[in-house]
Amino acid sequence: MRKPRQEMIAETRGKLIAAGRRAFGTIGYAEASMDDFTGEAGLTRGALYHHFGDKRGLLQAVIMEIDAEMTERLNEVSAAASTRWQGFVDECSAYIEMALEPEIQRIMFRDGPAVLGDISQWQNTPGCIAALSRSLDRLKADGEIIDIDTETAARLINGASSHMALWIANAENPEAVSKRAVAGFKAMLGSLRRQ
Amino acid sequence: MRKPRQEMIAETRGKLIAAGRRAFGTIGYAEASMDDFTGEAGLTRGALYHHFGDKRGLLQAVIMEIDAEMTERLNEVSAAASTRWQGFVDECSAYIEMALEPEIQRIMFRDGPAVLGDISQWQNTPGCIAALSRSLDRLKADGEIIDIDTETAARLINGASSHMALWIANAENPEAVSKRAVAGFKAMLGSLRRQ
DNA sequence: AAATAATGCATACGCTCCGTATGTCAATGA
DNA sequence: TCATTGACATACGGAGCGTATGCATTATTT
Repeated sequence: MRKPRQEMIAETRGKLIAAGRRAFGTIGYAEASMDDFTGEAGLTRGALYHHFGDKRGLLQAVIMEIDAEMTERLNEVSAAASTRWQGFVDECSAYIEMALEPEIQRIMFRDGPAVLGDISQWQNTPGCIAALSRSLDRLKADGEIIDIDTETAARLINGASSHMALWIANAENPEAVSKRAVAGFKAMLGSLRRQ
Repeated sequence: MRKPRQEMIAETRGKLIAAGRRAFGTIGYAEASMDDFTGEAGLTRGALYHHFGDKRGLLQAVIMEIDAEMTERLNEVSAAASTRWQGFVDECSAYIEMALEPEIQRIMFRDGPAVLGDISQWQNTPGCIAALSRSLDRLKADGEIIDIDTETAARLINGASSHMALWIANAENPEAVSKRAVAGFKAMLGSLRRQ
């Protein structure tokens, strides 16, 4: 056993993040009792305060983990497409689809911003927005899209898609609303394209 | 004194809504102690529970009040414009500007959705979205905009503008970011216009 | 290698806040 | 005028959070 110490620590951190993520993603941040979900992980609030300072610190760690996963997924999607433009459209669709997943919706689009403020700000541009920005930059360099500020466009898309996702997810008839939402969203994307 | 009773009741409700609105709009919903802000209004939590059921009920009442004010302001703006299209653009600009006001941003765009879920859903379409929808309907009837689902468009605009507002408000340099944001936003609006 | 320091985490305590149950007083209506 | 309802306050119990403290194990010093 050379260094089981660091492993144990990392394991504890991982357990806390996993437990918090599960609780935040299901019952929500405000309803999640620290005693409860640390207990489920076989730990106590002591460990949480030691590693993350407070409940918000844990939420931040959870968000960073999810953001990294989303970025990875977006990169995969855009890399798999045959053309740049198609890759971008696919990326945006994937973004909406991710925003439909209850855990992502709750943590990244509801509780996160409410508790920590604008998530896209307290970090130096989070991965999932940066990924959209990069795709737009490439399209712009290729002359495929109109002359627009790419970060602004990325944030417009971010805002629009997350709201579309909320609308769909909370609709009485998600299927029908989804058709309308995606159609409108693609129309908006199309307007970015040159010609 | 014909009916001082109803007046007293209405006054109490008004005081509670005003006190809650002030507290929610400044320190935020979660940090607002019911004992504190009811006390500041010369009342107790007893009155709050009696009139609104619980803290969330009061938030809902506050939101409905603010929504009504926003609707009124939007209607005024669009009515004051010389053309339909200009009225619509002005309306959207006004929407962003309102979203920059700390109280509106905090209550309508942060705490509200986090606590009550998608605000644009639990009511049968709130006034401020309905107002945008109506403007779009008129423009569509006039043949001024492309063939698009107006409610979807209104929600896209709603999402985009609220995110732009968040971006601006939390930026280190709001002035500069505001220029970029508004320019990009108007470009997006322009793409709705026929031709 | 022994002693000391530091770290990871648990336990304990007090405080604030919330929800409900209960009480009280004024206004209404017969 | 008396009973009743409704508006609001008070009282109580419980949950959750933050901090202070304790303990054990590992790291560091000599």
